Amino acid sequence: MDDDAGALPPKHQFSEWYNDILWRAEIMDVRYPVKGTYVWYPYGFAFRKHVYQRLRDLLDRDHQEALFPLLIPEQEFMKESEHIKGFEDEVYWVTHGGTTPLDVKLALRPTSETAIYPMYALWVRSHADLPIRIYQIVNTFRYETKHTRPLIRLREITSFKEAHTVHATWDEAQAQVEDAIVRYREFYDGLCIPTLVSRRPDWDKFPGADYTIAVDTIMPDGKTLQIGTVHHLGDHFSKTFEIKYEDINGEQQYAYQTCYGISERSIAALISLHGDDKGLVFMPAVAPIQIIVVPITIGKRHEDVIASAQSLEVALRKAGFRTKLDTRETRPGAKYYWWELRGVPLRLELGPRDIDAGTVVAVKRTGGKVILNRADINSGVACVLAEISDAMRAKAEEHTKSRLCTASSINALIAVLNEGKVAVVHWCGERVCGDAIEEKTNASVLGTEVRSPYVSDIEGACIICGKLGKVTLIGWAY
RNA sequence: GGGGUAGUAGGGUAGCCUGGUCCAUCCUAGAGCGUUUGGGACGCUUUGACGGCGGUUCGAAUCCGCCCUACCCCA
Repeated sequence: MDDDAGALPPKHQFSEWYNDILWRAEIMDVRYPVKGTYVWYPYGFAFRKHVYQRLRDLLDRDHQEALFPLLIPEQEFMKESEHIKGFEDEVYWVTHGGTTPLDVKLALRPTSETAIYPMYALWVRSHADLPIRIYQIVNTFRYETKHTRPLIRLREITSFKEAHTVHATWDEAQAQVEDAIVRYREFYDGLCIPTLVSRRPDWDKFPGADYTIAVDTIMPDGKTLQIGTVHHLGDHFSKTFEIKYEDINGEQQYAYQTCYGISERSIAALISLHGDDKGLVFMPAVAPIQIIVVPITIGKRHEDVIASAQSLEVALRKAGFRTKLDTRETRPGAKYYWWELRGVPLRLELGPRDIDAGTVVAVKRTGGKVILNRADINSGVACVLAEISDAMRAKAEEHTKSRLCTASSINALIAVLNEGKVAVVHWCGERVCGDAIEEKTNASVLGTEVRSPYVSDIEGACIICGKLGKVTLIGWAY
């Protein structure tokens, strides 16, 4: 047999690995014939469901989920000038109803500020109405001209969680920004995705925002992926959309707003950071299938083993584990490879020998095999799943640490980037110096005010002009 | 944004230049039957395609045009 035939490319060929695994493991079918749009397979969609449920749980503490329309009338969309500049080249327009040209063109939302804020203008009346914290999980459309890539650069973002809040004061809005950052870090910590949080340079902030805080993670190839953003909108949009409230003194005041979002790039990060040469590795917390039970059926004891495996599966399900029993008529080895590719974190093997001994063989997707007692299988399984999560966290953190490196000169910076790493430098904050860095390296100034356990925040000489500068992250970004 | 290359069955390819003899081929792709089964089993039988639209032609996977999609290089 040809060893290479049908094999998954090794993970160090990250781009090939990524494209291949998406369809092999039935996450996305990339063959849909519209550029930049892809199909979620049921298995991938189940994974998405568990990830987004965690996001919902995190927000539902003090946010409310709502749903605004996909279509935005041209005049609303065109109200905020900076916002328009940021998006006008990537908006899809609906121009016809059937064969009739529309009097008012309708934009497919590239993001929903201009859909939501006219309604907020109606909803906000008094200080008692504030704060408002609403989120929705929707698809958005952007006419991307760069290379599209499944889950990463899309023309239809299918899973955009966007939150939009309204507050009485700038400071309260800022506090909301801080809260959102904490929430997002909690979300990614729970998924074992290490994050680099930083303040984007002014030229890279959200169009119409006072400032933007971004969450990045480092992909296996050393490029950074933006997996979340939090924007302080100040009163720009409230002035544009007339979002005013009456304060306790009876005065009309403009409100202050924030918005923050996470998309299916979170899924891309999970797949990319945790996967290996064998395929996907799902976090137990979000795995569509946490435990796959493979019966080892031999000859005469076939029925025995199947019956025993079925009762094992039922017991695990009752205990709350997402469990599946693989009774297909193929060899056990084929099933092992099948479920390893699909990222199932824990495999339980049950054969005649185990039935006689009252045991189950547990094999971790992260490596290692342990024998569990059938009698207290629930606690045994819970323990092994926790070990798997720990191993995944350690691996992801090790990867991130190894991909960060300080640089104190422009040549050192270029060398660090060429090693496939993200550089930690000092930058004075001036646009000229920022532009110089980006020009000389072809990389991006990711941000300042870095929050990461791996990056210390000591000031130093700007890598370009030598003046006192802040710690700044430089990397090649997706 | 500019340039280039390509699209043949579930996946990978040959055929195209020089239009017909085409029932092409490989696979951990599908279906069926049998023998198997503690790390990717094997045998036999079988299904299935020329990206889309239009043109040229007696005849198009092959030539021409447009569109769609994908990949690569440059900015």
